[in-house]
This record gives sequence, C-alpha cells and structure tokens, in this order.
Amino acid sequence: MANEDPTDLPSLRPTSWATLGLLSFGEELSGYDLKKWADWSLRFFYWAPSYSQIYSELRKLEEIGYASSRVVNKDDVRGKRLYRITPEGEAAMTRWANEAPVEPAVLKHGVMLRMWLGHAGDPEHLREVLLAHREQSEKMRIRAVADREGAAKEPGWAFPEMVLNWSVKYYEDERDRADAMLADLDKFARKQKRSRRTPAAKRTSDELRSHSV
Amino acid sequence: MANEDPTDLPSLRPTSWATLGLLSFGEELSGYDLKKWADWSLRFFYWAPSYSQIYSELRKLEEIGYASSRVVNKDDVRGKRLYRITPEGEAAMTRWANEAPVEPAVLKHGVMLRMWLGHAGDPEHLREVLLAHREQSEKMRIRAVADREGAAKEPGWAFPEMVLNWSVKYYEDERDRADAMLADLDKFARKQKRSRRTPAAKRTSDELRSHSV
DNA sequence: GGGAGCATGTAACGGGTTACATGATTGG
DNA sequence: CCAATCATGTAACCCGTTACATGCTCCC
Repeated sequence: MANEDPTDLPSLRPTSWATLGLLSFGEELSGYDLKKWADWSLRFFYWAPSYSQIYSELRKLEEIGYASSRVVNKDDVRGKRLYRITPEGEAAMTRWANEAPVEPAVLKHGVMLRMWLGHAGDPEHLREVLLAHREQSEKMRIRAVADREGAAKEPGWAFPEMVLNWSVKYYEDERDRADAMLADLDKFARKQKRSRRTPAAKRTSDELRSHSV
Repeated sequence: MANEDPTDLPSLRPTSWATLGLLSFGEELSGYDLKKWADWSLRFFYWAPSYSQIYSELRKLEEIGYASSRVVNKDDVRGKRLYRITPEGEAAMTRWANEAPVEPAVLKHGVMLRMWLGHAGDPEHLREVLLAHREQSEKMRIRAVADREGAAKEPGWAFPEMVLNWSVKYYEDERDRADAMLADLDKFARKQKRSRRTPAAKRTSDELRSHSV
C-alpha cells in the first residue's frame, strides 16, 4: 500500500510507532516517564517494551528526525534527557495511522499452548492453570474498567477511551472463554473416568500412541 | 544433558516448549515439517516461529537431550535431518505443562494501537482499518471452525479440539469487538461533525462521557 | 546515617526475522 | 525442457530482555 514514492515512510516496527505515539500526545518526556506511561496505558492491548528498548527506540527516533531531545541538569551531577516529538514525527505518525497495512495481531498464549499439549499433563493440574488464567483475566478487566472511568473524565481522550472500552470487553471475553473451557475440560475428565472403568479404554490409549496424521 | 538435578527444569521459553510440543505427538519430523505443522496448528493462539528459529530450537533441544536426530540420505547428495522427542523430553514436557507458572499472554495488537492514536489519523481511514481487521478475524474464525471439524474426527485429539473450540470463540469475539468499536467510532464521528457545525456546543465533553459500554 | 527504593541509564546476550543459497520436483 | 515452487537449510542482522551501574531521595 505505501511503498513507492521517495516521500515514503521509514518502515518502523509497531513498537517504534508505539513509542512515538506516546510522545504524540505532546508532552516532553524522559525514557523513564515513557516506560511508566506505557505500562499504565498500553499494557491492555500492546506488550510494553522494557526500559532499555525504549531508550534505544528514542535514540533511533531522534536519529531519523521524528523526535528531538535536550538534557536538563538538575543540580549539575546527573542530567536527564527529555524527548519531544517533531513536526516530521507528527506527520509520519498520521501517515502510519492512516495508511499502514492492517497486520494480524501477535498473540502468544502460553496457557492455550499448555492446554493444546494437554495429553502431556494431567487434567487436575490443567484445571488449576485455567483457573489461575481466569482470575488474571478478571483482574485485568477490573483494571480496564477503572482506567476507562479515568479516561472518560479527560477531555480529548475519546480514542484512548474507545480502546479501553474494547479492552474491558477483551478481558471479559477472555474470562468467559476460560469458563467455557473449564466446562469442556470437566466433560472430558468425566468421559475419561468412564472409559477407564470400561474395556474400551484399551482401544483409546492404543490409538493415542499411534498418532495417525 | 545440561542439568544434574532432575527436579530442576532448564528454563526454556514457551517457543521452545511449543517446538518440543510439536514433537511430543510422537512423529519423527524435519524442521520443514515442523514449520508446516506449526503454521497449520498453532497459528490460532501462538505466533508461529520462522524456519530458522525452528532449526535453532531443534539444535538446542538436541543439545540438552530432549530430542534426538538422525540424517536420512535420499539418493546421497542432500541429507535431511529428522528429529524425535526423547523420554527425557517427554518427562520435561509433562513437568512444564503441569507446573510452570501461569504467565499472561503476550499480545501486540497493532490495530488497537492505531485506534489508541486515533487523534493522529482521520476517522474515515480508521474505519477502513477496523473493517479490514473485522474481515481478517472472520476469516480466521471460519478456518478455526473447519479445523475443529477435522480434529473432532481424529482419535486422541481431545485437547487440540478443545483449543480449537476456544479459538473459534476467540475470533468470533474479536470480530464482535470490531463491530462494537465501529459503532463507537461512528458515534464519535457524528458528534465531531455536529460540534464542527455548531462550535458553541459545549456539550461535547458531556457526550464524550456518555459513551456506551 | 544507613538501607530501600526511585530515577536514569549502558552492556551483554539471546530471541527471532529477513535474506540468501542450493538441489529436487513438478506442471505446462 | 524450462520455470516455478518445494524442501532444506545457513548467515547476518535487528529486536528485545536481563543484568548491571550509579547517584539521589526518603524515611526510620
């Protein structure tokens, strides 16, 4: 979609855009501030990068002219570097938000991976894993609800508020899917128990061994 | 063998366990096979690693004794290396599935990032982005439904089937959240238009607050 | 005034991707 | 029979994390 003319965007990764995006609200911020704000605001839908990556992103953004920085010396000894978005940075952000191709979200769901490999574990333990995941999801949902209240009070935060609204649903859905899966797992465990009592069990485990694809 | 204490698992990343997990179904597979199968089976809930990473994971797994390999030479010139899980690998898998701490899923949702930065874009383009995301989600849902049918026919695939069931819901939920957000976005756009026509409208911030849940 | 934690980073390393290489197979 | 694609990897590079360093502030 966006790779022909020389006015073209440097192809940054979403994480770079996220960093620039944090600056795009207009404040002048240090790497430390950025990290804190990222943890607070992006965590619901975008894995927050570590300090060191934020620092290197900032250096990169400055190098390509999307951010500028200055050092403020508080009581001489140690300086801290504050970054600010440049007009070129704002223009690039806009183009990215409007024109970048729509990529699928990156998901690495460790809990589902373990469920997928359920044949290697035992149902009792898996049940606990799922329950813990359910509780984590519910906690995230509650935090998203609280943040949404906060965002609603701020003028000009309509988009963050929309995304928080999405996030509340996301963790609600995650919680509900965990519940549904717990039900599936229980059903499976009951079936296993029944078939262990009956001779049919032998056949099942033989087939498990032979893994025909 | 890298570890003396048998109660102490080498702390592998989930991606390594995913690779080992693909082997844990019992077949002897090449790196190429692994990648193909990963793309087919894990993609719904776990970002599939690239070829080269799979190859290096396999070398690592062999080094720590969780997998073994042999080279088959077909017509001499080029060999291919087939990997198989070892008993130690199976034991480690089981311990991981049962005992590893429950980590939150890694999510990097580029589309939500762009919505969050909506102030930098324009609502018309954002609407298209959301619509494209909605369609992608629906496509994934349909694929998951098809795969679930397939898994249901295989004996011993109860866990993959459960996870596919979860995946169908996941993409269904993703699609529905996109629809809900499209509605939010339209409401916001209408409000913007109104307040541009009547700049005196101080009511804007009140309306922002009354945004539906 | 001594430790706990805050604020500000850098260095070293491993995770992971993209680009490249190369022979085999297959379809037109 | 030639091009495309499959199958099998390696090399180089960047993304991202973990561990470390260092002074400041607070509070007990």
